[in-house]
Amino acid sequence: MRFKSVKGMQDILPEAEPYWRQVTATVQDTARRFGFEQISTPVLESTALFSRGVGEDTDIVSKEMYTFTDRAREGEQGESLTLRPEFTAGVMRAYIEHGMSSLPQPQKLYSVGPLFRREKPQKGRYRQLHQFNAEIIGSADPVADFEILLLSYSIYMELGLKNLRFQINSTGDPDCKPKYVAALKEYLAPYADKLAPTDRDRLQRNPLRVLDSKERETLPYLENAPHIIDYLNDDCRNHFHELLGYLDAAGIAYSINHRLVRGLDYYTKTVFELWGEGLGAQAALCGGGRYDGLVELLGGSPTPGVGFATGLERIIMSMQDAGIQPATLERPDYFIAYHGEAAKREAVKLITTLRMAGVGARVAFGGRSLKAQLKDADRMRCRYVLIIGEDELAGHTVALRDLSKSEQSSLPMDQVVNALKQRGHMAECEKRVD
RNA sequence: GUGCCCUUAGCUCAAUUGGCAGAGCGCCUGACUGUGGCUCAGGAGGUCACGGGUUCGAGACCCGUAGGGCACCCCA
Repeated sequence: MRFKSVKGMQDILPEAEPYWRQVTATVQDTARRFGFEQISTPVLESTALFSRGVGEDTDIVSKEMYTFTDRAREGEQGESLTLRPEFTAGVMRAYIEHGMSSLPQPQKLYSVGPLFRREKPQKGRYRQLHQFNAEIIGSADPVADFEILLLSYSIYMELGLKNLRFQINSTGDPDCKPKYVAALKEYLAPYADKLAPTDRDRLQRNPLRVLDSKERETLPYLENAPHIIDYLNDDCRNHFHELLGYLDAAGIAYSINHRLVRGLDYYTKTVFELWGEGLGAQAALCGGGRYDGLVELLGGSPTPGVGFATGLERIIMSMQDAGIQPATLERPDYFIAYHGEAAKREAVKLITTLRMAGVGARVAFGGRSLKAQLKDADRMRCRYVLIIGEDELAGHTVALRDLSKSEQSSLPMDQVVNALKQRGHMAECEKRVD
């Protein structure tokens, strides 16, 4: 039988590596410039962490988690574990567990790695996906929100992604949010029968989500729905306007989107998304917001926080769509070919010496003809071939062929290492079409 | 989870009304017994996604399953 990768999970092949290097390096370098430090939490957490932290009623928790029961010791119940579907809950758990609230506040932390959601796969949506995540924990200042927005913005600029626009809104806090929810419910009640079935359901369970609806039947009734920002209390309103002021001053384009509420339970005040082109229905490149109640909800002391996450696969697709070429990766410039058994032993000896000296090189495998070895060197885009045959063995030399110029010279064997060290021995491969 | 479309060599795709499974690219070898790219010749590579059905005969028609794509739901 032939094995296949698990549904919705894909291999990242060497040909895609330049994109991944570029994106992960850019994301991390930018975060470090902003003063963020990396935290890596386990892929597996207690199921309860997510059901509590993300919200029992969210789609992620209610139907998209990879959950299983761990092996139990005899007579005991195995623990329920879940492959993380998002970063924030795990990072907050670590923040609390390691007493990071007694470190200088706020803590600015970022993470990169795989996440798992059991959704129906399609373009830009995978069951194993990769995200970059950044959090500022321990500050309620709108400057923290601004830094998060600016970090995501800077990352896309750095990568060459343009024409992106923030969608931004405020969802209030536990004081003013309920008042808005009541007003929204009251407004929608007369139309309840005319809403799409899923929205009728939402109106009962989580009225805010109706705003997010794309259902054709529902849309007309959302036109004149009340806006949450008209219901914000002073604290939330000031926070929102201060943040917008920073964005204006920085010249970052945004649209206030009264219908943006986002799916996760823990958001308070700021919520935002950023949309890219060419991703079909999976347009969201990044999303995030403020979650002032989350640390407390997970058992820590009341601590404000704000963060965002961005999907690396979607970034890469946007880059490919925009025709952005990643930087090429280095590869060894030297290839050692040989002719004859004695020469093969000498070749292995030489490549060992070269590598010990830090010179990048590859050596031919198999008893192939010299012709085939040269062909390999060419296809592997090595520029130089060191050739050892009977003649060279006899004269204690090595032939050095420059494939780009079809020129060949001879070097004394004992000078090879020094000569190569001086020339530089790693090259960026030529542009490739992916 | 729901709906529609797709699946033939490593890749991109052909195969007429149901009648011998093919091409290009890539890979290997040789022409050139120690010298790459270009050219030419030859070769390897197939459970026609899987399972069942119809038929003298199925890659093609029918049913089911899996995987992929698109949309919905939701999100990165």
